Amino acid sequence: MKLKSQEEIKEAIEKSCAQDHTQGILAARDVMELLAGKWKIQIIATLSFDGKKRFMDLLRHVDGIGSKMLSKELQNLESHQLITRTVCNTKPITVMYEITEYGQSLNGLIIEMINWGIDHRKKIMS
Amino acid sequence: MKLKSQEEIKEAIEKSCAQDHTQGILAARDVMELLAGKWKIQIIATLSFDGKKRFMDLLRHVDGIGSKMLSKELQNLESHQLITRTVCNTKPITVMYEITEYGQSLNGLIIEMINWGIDHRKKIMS
DNA sequence: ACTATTAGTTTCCTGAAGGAAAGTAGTTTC
DNA sequence: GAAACTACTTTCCTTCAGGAAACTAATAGT
Repeated sequence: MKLKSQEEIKEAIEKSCAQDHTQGILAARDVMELLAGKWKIQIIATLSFDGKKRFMDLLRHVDGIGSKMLSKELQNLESHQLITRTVCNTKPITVMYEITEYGQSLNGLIIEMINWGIDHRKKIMS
Repeated sequence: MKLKSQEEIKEAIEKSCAQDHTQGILAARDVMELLAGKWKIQIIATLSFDGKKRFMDLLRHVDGIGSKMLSKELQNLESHQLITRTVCNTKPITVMYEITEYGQSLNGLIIEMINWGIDHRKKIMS
């Protein structure tokens, strides 16, 4: 195989990136779909940065959420393997929700989101 | 003011981060609200990575969108200063949509989203 | 017995998101 | 004068997200 010059490599990369836009946009769309709605990011961020929590803890912590939405969203997040649900053998029974390792892999994204959001707030205020 | 040890600084940071969770989550929530829906990310990513486009270009490029949604979303993005709308003096008139510098500041976030999304697709496939 | 707490589920409701198709309006080409 | 292209807007419709409140079921304390 012939060695390529820097220029050729650069071109190839640009070309593949150009072709890849569609795939990239599809991927971004998937993510938005996965995290869509008012609550998922808030729940994930809470579990990720505040640590594991019980149902009632989340109900109090996630500002404004009701039990129906919370339970529905938790099921959804669990089905995507972003969190785990563990029934604890206490009386009355409690249920622990914890972020998975896979869920933690969203941290970079969430932090970008938070940083941009904070700057955005500053911009709007001024 | 007394100099602080590394340990003290570390503690202080952790503490301030703990307090800041609420603000951070609010910021993340703002971002999700700003980018909510099926189309905004796709439009922004297209304009950001593919360059400026006319209405009809976007209609063809953003897979599946209709003219009503496109025009609505473009207005929304313009109102948040993420894109600009420029009427060109051609016949028939054409309208150019272009990402703003501020809109470009979302690139980091979008790239994180794309990368995570691509990995996610791989995970789901396997 | 009565109340409280846990973790939900169920029902009923409203408003917003989004799609399909047709319409508007100006200009240009055949 | 008809058709086509530009950039939309309008209407009508369906579906879904999400909220409020009541309800279930098990257990524990008083």
